Amino acid sequence: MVSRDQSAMVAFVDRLNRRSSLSHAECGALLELRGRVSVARANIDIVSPGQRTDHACLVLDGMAGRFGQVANGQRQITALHIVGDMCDLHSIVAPRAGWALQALAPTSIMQVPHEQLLDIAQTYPNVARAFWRDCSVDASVLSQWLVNVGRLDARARLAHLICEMGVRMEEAALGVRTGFILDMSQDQIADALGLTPVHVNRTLKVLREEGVLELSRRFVRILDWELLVVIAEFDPHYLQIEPDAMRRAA
Amino acid sequence: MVSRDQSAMVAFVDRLNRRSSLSHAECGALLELRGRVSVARANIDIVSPGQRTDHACLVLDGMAGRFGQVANGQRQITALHIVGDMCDLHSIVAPRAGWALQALAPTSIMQVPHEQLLDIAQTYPNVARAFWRDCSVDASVLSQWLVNVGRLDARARLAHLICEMGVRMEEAALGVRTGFILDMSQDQIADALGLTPVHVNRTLKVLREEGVLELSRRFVRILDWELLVVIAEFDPHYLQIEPDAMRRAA
DNA sequence: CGACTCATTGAGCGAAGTCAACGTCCGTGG
DNA sequence: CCACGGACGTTGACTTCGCTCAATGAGTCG
Repeated sequence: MVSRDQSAMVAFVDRLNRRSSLSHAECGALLELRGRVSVARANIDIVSPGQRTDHACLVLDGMAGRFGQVANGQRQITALHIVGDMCDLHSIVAPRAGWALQALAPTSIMQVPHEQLLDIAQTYPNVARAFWRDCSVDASVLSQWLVNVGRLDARARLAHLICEMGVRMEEAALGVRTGFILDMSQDQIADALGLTPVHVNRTLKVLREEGVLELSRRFVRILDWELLVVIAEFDPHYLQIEPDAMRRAA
Repeated sequence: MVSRDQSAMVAFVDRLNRRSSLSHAECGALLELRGRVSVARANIDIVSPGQRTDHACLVLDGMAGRFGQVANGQRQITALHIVGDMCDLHSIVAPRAGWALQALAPTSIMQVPHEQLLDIAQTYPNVARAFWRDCSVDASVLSQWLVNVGRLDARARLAHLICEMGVRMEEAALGVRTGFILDMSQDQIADALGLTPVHVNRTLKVLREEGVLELSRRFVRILDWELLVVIAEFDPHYLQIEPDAMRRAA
């Protein structure tokens, strides 16, 4: 357990360090962060809308999503978080949650107190900058999703999501971009893409028949990455990953 | 000219101050910010995609939007900025622009050097926090747009945009929520909503025939605010405006 | 006046949604 | 160990919202 917690925290610090460069002392301080660990079953709120939080949520295991909801009950996922993501970093500056944070699969979360994060941010302004930068990456992803949902058809949108998650999984050392566990149901994928589950299913079938990818038992295997990138119009720039990783995605 | 520049800067500081509370000294320092003023005609890039900037853009006059683009040439607006908005605040931590920032109408911009902003942020950590918070509000708006584009139909989406801009215009003292200038063409509105211009036109007609609003010569007159809010499923919470303004929107 | 941009309207089409049935996997408890 | 139930995935038939293509109108500026 301890090692699992630790490895997620390492992934988080790596993630920050890949986009901002942190000193040894700064990394060390971040790695000292600790919080209460809680477990959520799939489709259970980790943070409820309107709730005021005093902690940020580090994903230790599983997967989480941010959900918007409309009057007729339909939902839209606005962010997906994998192991090593600090979902709620922005809650430091905006502690009242606007949306639900929910587990997509059985998920463990470490609740890192704002207090600890603020301490580090005050001691190391460079870390504060790294936090802000991390939030701006999330916003960049959000922009890309808006473009996709607004202007791409179902096939391209689905392909784009798979590309993004592949690159992110690889970045977080949770798999390779051509083979990784995407621990979401087709219903949840539909909520991320602004589609219906039925249409996601049909669209997956199309991609399968094109020989681009396979998705079964929540494992994605990409058979033709190059083609998938073309279908998705995927340009990993928006993920703001280090140059190395970006070159490999082209 | 000087007074116009000054009033936009005042609007920006007010905006920050409404969400974070700044001291007199902090406000004073912000009001000292100065930069080169440039003017852009409609549909001309203020910042081009991929460009590395050393300044943030304060809208002095007119209106600007952030544009994403897909392979077939379609565009998606991911953010709208009105007078007093610092469009590019996040460029302080992520100076490479991912998307185009374009004028929607004839627009004046003050290019505020990052250097000045960083100076203030270093001197006053509280201001750094306010900047970060302002970025998180932008992200919150982005989330709401994603939910709208993903899950609302054209009528609700259009109604929502009008509600949002009404409240923002009123907040920035550029009009009242039931009557304001929305300096965008129907083509641009379509790009903001993920629709086609033709469908925006038809949808406007529906709202006009329902007696909810009028939009002509870029002036919006809302005849039935309450109804518009219902149609849009508009809840201004996500704009994170001060309690006063929020109460009035309900 | 003419050229241009922007707004309006019609007719037909197509991508995605809706409704509904059925299949598959898996955990649970008799 | 098997029968049941529930969640998830698959497929078909039909509908609909928004798109495409195209023509025309209205306002504006040189």
